Amino acid sequence: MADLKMQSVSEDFKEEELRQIIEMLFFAYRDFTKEPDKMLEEIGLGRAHHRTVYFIGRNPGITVTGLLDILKIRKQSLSRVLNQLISEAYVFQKIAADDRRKKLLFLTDKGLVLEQRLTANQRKRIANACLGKNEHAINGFKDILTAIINDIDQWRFSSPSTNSHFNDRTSTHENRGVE
Amino acid sequence: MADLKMQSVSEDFKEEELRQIIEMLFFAYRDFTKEPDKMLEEIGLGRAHHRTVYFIGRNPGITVTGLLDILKIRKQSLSRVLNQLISEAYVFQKIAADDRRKKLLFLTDKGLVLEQRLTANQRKRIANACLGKNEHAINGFKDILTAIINDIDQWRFSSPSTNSHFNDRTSTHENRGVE
DNA sequence: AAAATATGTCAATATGGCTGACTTAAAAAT
DNA sequence: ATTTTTAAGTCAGCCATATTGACATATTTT
Repeated sequence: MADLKMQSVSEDFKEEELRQIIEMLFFAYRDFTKEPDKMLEEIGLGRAHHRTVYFIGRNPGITVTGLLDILKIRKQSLSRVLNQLISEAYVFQKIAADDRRKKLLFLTDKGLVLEQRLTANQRKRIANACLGKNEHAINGFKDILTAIINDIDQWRFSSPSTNSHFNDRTSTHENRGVE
Repeated sequence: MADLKMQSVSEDFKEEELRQIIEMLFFAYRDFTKEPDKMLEEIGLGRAHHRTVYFIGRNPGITVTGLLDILKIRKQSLSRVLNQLISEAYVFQKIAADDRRKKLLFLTDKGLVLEQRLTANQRKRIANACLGKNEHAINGFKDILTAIINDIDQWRFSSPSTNSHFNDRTSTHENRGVE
């Protein structure tokens, strides 16, 4: 009990600095999601719909499994959200030509409009935060933020050309909910 | 509809780069909270308890109102969490000497142990992410992360000596849930 | 004495996760 | 050709965390 303060996990960084970063992450994420949440609420959707619409927009033709692998939630959780997005015509499905079990997901025009509205807000916030910062600072930001992510998902940012993994089951890892 | 892609909020940053950062924030925050969540689950607590314990540990003697101001949630939401933390002896209250309406919050030894366990995990993750990065990168990371936070809460990081605002009602703003 | 403040509580509602169990259809493996 | 695996979907229930509105109590301020 007495020596708890002295665990000093990684000797190179002071506890105070690390705690500041912990708090920054909390406040930043809270504020980052606040305005989109408000917009969504007005049309009867929630943050889960935002994430779904975002990643479908980002990866047109992604499969349900691919989406689950990004979001790291259960299909039952996604299902509620996805069904609502489909029934309200933000998203549509198309059976894959090569494998008729797969249903590829796409945004409708309505979905695109919503995605743009939401993402425009977050882009603006990030862009404003980066304003006046030099390349070193921005790269430092991106590097450290990426390094906070579990190894298993870092490939999404390391190689800008290798980003067609999302529906490649051989590259995904079946330990969702296990680890 | 056709010109949606060209809104280009802030001309200085490319949409692709901004989207990458949006995604990094999502993945980083998801993974940042995952392991503490797991630890908490084992003892019947949740992320809300973590936040509460964290900020009481960080600001010993903080009032309920001060905590609400940090967390930006309703007192009814905090109440459940706080009552559980008190009844399970992670937190105790002390009536303020100067104003007997105020109840100052402190961690018990048990609460301190929990807070240390949870925070050690997150500190380690941040420290590892910062390993090998130079001061410029780390400062860039902190600067931009701070700039993402709404102005109203940026004082928490700008002036390292001015941090006794948490129980000062004159510095808080009564627009929770309004804005 | 009245108003504002700090805290607490009851009740109802919404969201977004979770687990378990089970189905259907299609593809892959034996 | 049969079996197994994969992809997707569904039903039902549970839990955690947030919300709103309406009050209640004690204390301090005006």
